[in-house]
Amino acid sequence: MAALSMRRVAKEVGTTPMALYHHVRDKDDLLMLTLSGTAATVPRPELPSDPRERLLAVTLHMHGTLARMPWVVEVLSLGDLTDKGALWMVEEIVGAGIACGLTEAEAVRAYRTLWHCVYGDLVFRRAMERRAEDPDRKRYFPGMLTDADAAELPHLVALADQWSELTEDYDVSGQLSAVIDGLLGRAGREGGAGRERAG
Amino acid sequence: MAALSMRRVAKEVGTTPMALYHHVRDKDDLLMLTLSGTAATVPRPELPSDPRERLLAVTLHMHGTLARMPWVVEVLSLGDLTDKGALWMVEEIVGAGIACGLTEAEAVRAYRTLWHCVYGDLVFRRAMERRAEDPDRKRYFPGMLTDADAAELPHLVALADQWSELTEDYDVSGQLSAVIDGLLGRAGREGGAGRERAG
DNA sequence: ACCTGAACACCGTTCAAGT
DNA sequence: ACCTGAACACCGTTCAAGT
Repeated sequence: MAALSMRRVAKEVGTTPMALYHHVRDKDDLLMLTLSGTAATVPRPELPSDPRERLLAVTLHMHGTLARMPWVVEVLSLGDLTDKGALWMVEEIVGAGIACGLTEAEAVRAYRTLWHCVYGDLVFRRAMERRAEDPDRKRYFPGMLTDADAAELPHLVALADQWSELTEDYDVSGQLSAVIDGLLGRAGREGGAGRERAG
Repeated sequence: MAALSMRRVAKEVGTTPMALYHHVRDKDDLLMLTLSGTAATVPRPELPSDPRERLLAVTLHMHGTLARMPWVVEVLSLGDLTDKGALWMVEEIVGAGIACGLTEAEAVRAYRTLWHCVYGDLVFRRAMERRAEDPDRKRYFPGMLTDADAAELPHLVALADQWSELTEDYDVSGQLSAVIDGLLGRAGREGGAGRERAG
């Protein structure tokens, strides 16, 4: 949130903003410190033992947890993992990737890609909510499209009316499942599960 | 950028900050307007005709273009497409998805997922660059791990030394290619191309 | 309709000074 | 080592007043 300013935090804690600078470098540093311990408040779920299902379950758990604490998402955009209590999810994702036949390097890359999917959904879901709260807000897309654009942008014009419904119908679980299929590639299919995806 | 403040833009244009409020609702509105025309400055590339290759090519073009204009990425986080000149990329992605056998709804979802992958990479690549520019910045992960954590977080402890290299080695093209495989699912494999991914 | 100046209620950060 | 007050250089936005 924007509620996390140096001055506001200082007031909350009962000191001056300047006193904080003896404990943190700058605002970003303070923000990252505020994450300490937040993961501990969320109970660790039971996970399926099949590695592919486990991979999906942990990723969905991460998504669901962060969806309920949007300010954490903003702090995570600084690009560091500062809460040790959250690392078990990264461990599980990398571990499950390896158990599915990925190399270590591939598993780390897969973790990043899955994180990007989770993070992106959270950011734009939140943006949608914010815009929904303010109904007077100008909407640009797809309202800016007219029939004259049909030659250049046929699909977008055809889908213009349904666009917002389709966007709200975004299915995190299904999409992550598909992404995992892609990331596991041949490794996932020859591993025994032999899973195939429809749509 | 943070350079786009009401007051700074007003000074640049040669008026007062308040005059801007007769043309935009608020700062977000101004930011979205600044995007108008930016896409026109980028030449539209030639694209492969095979729909799956086309899907990857457009997505990579989008990524490459935005990587060179980071402030645009920040504005896009507001969640609207305000520059008509950029819509051809969305059109191409949705169109290629459909050409690969996805339904319209699936193609829109696939577009969102690919956008999340692109956006996430841009956000965290940028965060990494910022941290690299400031070498005194505290690093939390994976430096916070010790041998005592090996029981709980075996993979992370084992990978701690290589983590930053592995993170920098993130291969956008390869990962997007894998994600596309997953998103196309059976549709992509029975479509004739019959493509299989290794790792 | 369009612009203005002054004001309100904030920011992050620095710096010299205190204990 | 730790905290303070005052100050610097900013923010977005509102509002009554001007043309």
